[in-house]
Amino acid sequence: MINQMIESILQPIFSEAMLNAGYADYIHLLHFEKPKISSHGDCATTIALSLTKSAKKPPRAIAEEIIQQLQFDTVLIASVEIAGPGFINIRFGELFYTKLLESIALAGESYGKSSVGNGKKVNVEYVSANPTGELHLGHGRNACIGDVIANLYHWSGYDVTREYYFNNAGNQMTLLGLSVHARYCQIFDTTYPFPENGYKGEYISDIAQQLSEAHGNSLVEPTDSHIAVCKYAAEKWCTDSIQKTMATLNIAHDVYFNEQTLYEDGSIDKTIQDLREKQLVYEKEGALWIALSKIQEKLTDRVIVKSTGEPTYRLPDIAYHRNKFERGYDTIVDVFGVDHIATVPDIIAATKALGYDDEKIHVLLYQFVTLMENGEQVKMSKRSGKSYTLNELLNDVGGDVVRFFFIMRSINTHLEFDLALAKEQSEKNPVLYVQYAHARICRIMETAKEREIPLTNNNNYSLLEKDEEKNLIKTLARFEEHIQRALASHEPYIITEYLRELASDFHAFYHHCPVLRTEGELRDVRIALCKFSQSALRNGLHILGVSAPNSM
RNA sequence: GCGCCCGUAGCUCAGUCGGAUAGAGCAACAGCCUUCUAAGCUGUGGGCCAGUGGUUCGAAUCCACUCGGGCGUACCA
Repeated sequence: MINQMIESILQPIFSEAMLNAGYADYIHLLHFEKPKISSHGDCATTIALSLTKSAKKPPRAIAEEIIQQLQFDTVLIASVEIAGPGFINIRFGELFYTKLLESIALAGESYGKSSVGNGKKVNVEYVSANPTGELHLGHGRNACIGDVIANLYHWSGYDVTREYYFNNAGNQMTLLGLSVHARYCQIFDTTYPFPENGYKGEYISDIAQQLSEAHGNSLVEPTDSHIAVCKYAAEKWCTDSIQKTMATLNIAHDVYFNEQTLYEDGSIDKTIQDLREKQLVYEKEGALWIALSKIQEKLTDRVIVKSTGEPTYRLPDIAYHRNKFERGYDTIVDVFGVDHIATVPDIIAATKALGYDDEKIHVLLYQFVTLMENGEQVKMSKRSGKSYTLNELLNDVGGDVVRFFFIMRSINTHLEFDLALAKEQSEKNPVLYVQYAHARICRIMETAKEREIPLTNNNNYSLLEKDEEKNLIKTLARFEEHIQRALASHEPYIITEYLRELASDFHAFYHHCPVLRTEGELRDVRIALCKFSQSALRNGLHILGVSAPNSM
């Protein structure tokens, strides 16, 4: 909102001045930014600083020349000053604020929504855990990042598919079945051996216990069919657990894509065949290799079909991405943990070699979550079994806190999860600060309704002249800009930071500017400002998947 | 060894396409409830931006090297 205003108001005025001052060739360098320190102004440009080299003049002199040519209406732009080494600081006039508020009013309850995506198809793949255990905290970060990214696309007018890729076949599942069977047998014979590298989590024993209750000791013979029963029970248990956790987080995928489909519909074979035609595969030591070094020098060749005849994970991954392309997505987003970093360039190179536009793929690699408890790092590993699960976390601190916490940081920094803090001081969590601002507004709106104060669209916005009001308006006007920035950089934390700032500006306004304790036009226009803030807070929280309570 | 990410206040983190006095939250300290919710507001203290050198009017930001932490470097996913 504010950007459009700056573009449509400031840009022409300054371009004109630059033209008249003899800097016509450099108009494309002109841009405006928000000064770090608010007392410097509402808006600033560094154009004079960036012209020093080409103009061979001191920056302040250039700024002077440009300012002398400026022609503007003081209702729109209150002041323009040179500061520091040559910054040009601009202060908005009352009409500028009025125009901002009018456009926010026009957007109404859907403030923040845009159609920049123009209905383009986007596929966001996230979570994608195989049913071999419960979701842990790493999956939690994945789930929350992915869901917010999908929401950001949705709010920007894209047609979004939320997808979950999983595999319930293969080595890991076999091992899962064997692990359950071993625990089952140990119920009857404590000396029964447990498979090396087997899944050691407590849930394995729970599943085994359930099996013993249903089947007695009839499954102790380690036959294929008995192990299959164990495997099936384990898969069912894990799938249910994952679904339950996702439901608690309020995440619903549109598509569950099973890796098996790629084998069944011939995609795997076709991928090998097509790579072969392009002479990108060769046999060596009984295995089938993909010649990645031929596609890109930096890459090293990898095995895609083992000498045992089984494919490695790379092959279905390539076929899967191909499948997404074939489904016609304009943008493909994958949310992976950093441990996948080695495979990403391989898959991108392979899909490119197969003739797809690799620019459409965006792989979001998030850094690991480290869980801290009493100042010590708790190691999380599914197979060792010592893990604090996402479900336990949800029970302990609730969905809103979990969602906010997992996206509070840039995806490429480690997320330190202080369990003690999350459990004991969840009231101090920033999510409550933001929610509280929303709840406060709701109370004002309710009271206004009870007192039968009519909401008008004809507000005299020029009455909003206190600093707290102006700050709130400026922050409010940057909502859309932050959504776009979060989307373009695929960084959900930008929204959490923005909402904190917005809530902070609202709390300050609330404290310094009485709303219902004022009379007449000023009261009405402040109610309007509350309403706009309510929409932005509610919509922002909605994008984060966090609830916006009416009272707290 | 090589590749990627990170190192900023006591703690957790922003800022990294070079720009003004390096910011926020938490923690600490001092104030503010006869008022639309004090889950709030206002103020104070706190920094050799890991280190060294370079590039220039100007570097937390760019380049080189060094030191610390994480991840990867599979015929595991």
